[in-house]
Amino acid sequence: MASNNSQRGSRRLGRRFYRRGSVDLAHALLGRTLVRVLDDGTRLAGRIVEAEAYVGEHDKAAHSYGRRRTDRNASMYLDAGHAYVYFTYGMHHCMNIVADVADEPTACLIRALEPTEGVEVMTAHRASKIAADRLRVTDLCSGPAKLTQALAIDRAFDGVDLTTHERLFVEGGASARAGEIVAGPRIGVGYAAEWADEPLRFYVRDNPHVSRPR
DNA sequence: ATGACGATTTACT
DNA sequence: GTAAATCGTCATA
Repeated sequence: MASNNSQRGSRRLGRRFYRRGSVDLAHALLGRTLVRVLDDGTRLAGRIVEAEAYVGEHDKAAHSYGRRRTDRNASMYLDAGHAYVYFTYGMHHCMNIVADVADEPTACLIRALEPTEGVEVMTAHRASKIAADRLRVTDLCSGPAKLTQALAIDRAFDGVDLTTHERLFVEGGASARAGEIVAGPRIGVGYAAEWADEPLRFYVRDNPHVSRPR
């Protein structure tokens, strides 16, 4: 099935969009479209339906807790609108979008997308790990490491500027209505003591593509 | 040099 | 529900 071009009128989001705190940015990202252009020009894209905010040096769940700065997380200190892509569990990549201003290490983890373009290619990328006949559309991008696999995003994209990069960026379009955004505790940060319960995970209510529905 | 640990996903009981 | 997969990164020495 051919991908449609219904988003063709949308414009890439610029620096001004990203220049805000990570909580605000996480809200604002819901409903926007993450776009990955492959080397052959194929567009893979999905509507962001789930994101988490990591609020910086005081956040025990953040890689930048206590202003920790290493080769791995250096991208968190870049200006707003850059990508922070890291490798974890020996096999998975996760993508963040840096918020705020340079040297303020806050970011939003992109946790789920509703696929909109290039579903067949995403399926092929994902089917290398799962039997193709078991794959449903809701299995393609319903998790932070699933979506990077589906969109072929790895550490080669760590530190790229989403406001200028030709192969990875976010397009505008309608953001999610405030009334349909649900807040809850972040996933997989049980080690973060009191920060584990902060409602910094945001997702679109009843959307079947979020990592943990209902 | 070494050891412990993941901002996860998948398969299996 | 539990556990395995799998290895770069980081803290400690």
